[in-house]
Amino acid sequence: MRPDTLERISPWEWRLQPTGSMRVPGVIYASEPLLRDMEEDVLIQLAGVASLPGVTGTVYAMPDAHTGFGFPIGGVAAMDPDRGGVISAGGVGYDIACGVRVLLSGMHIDDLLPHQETLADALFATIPAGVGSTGAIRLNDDETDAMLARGAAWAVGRGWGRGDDLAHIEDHGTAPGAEPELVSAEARKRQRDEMGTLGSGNHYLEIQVVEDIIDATAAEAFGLRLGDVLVAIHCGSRGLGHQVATDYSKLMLAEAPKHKITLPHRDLACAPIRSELGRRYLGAMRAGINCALANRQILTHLVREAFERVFRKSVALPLLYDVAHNTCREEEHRVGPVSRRLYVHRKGATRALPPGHPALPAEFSKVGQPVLVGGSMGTASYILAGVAGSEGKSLSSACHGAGRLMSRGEAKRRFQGREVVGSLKRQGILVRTPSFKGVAEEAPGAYKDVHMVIEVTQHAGLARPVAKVRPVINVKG
DNA sequence: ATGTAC
Repeated sequence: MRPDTLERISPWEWRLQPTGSMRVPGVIYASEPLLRDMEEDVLIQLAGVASLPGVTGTVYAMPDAHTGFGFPIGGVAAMDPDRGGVISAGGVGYDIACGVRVLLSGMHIDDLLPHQETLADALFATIPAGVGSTGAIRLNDDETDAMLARGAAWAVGRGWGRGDDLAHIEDHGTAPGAEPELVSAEARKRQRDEMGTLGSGNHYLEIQVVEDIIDATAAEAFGLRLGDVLVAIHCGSRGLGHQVATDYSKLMLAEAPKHKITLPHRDLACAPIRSELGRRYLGAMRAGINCALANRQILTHLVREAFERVFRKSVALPLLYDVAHNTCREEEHRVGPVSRRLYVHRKGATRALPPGHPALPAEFSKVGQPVLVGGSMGTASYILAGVAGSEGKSLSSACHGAGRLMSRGEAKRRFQGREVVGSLKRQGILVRTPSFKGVAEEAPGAYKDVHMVIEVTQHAGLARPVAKVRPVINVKG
């Protein structure tokens, strides 16, 4: 988009004044080059979000923003339930509670490299990946209810993981307020044999090495040392989350006239938070969050099993942290002079709590929340930390990845999956995938420069970089 | 993102 359509607040911040049906202003965090590469549709989608009933304060686009379904991916917006505020299924995203978790191996890269091929094969054999991938677990209806009610805590109770994992997951691994009975039979059916699977698209399982420590104090609190091997898991709520989004987006579209909501776009279908449909979606969405948390927990267990087989010893692989970047949470935020309970939509945006926040585990209290940012396959990923002052800037949110630079279709025209895999291998990155088409769509060249995204995130005061990591193995869905 | 369209 052209920078001259926006008000430049700083080299990192651009303001969209309310016009037309917009109720509040928008802010895009970007450098001028990132802004020029951002599609014009991000602005249109952000203006649409700013037009929704009950929207409060300012709506935000993170530096990795690109167009999505309804909301931009990289969009943050808070809705006030006491002022007609709405919840939008498209605003949460079709992959409910899609997110990233990082495990610490305690291993040095030099001890892993002799086993790189073996570990890549073991992970690919252990972790079901790809469209429609199914796992070894079968859930009957009662088990599905338990999973949807308790999330990662259910998985740990079933033996997939350890109790200490839960302390490093948002809400201790269980989204409160889940109502499994509001998840349709169709959604349940789609999930029956998809627990513990990676899925496709931008989902991946990566073995990474810490190649730069930027903030030594925070790195120590996070347990990160130069040369350390990490495991990153990026996935979500699979078929169940998708079906919940489909079911409720349809209902929200049909009911919008009843609630006298004028939708800027049908993809922004929404319902008042204080309506029957709004409450029902919240209950189903929270069940979807639990599905994603349980899924990442089972995958964690499978990763531990693969490590054990390859290294012939138990590798603890403790969980650093687990963040969802497609979600809506009830949170307390200051709006002007008062504090209000708001429903914060973060779609392709990561919560980034500042130091001292009561929701943080004690060991992160001094340095802030780990913010896990997944780059593209061939480039770096980052671990950041939340910073003081981010609440007034982005409702304590930060970027979630590098952000797409081009559509999947364009990426398929521009890149060949096999060539991408070959080129990555020459760079020391082993890719294992069921789909070369998927690799082409996810080619590093299809993404923005993650370093530029992190630079903006830092200078805009959304989060600060702690460590930079690069991949050595990527299991691509 | 997704049993890659009802």
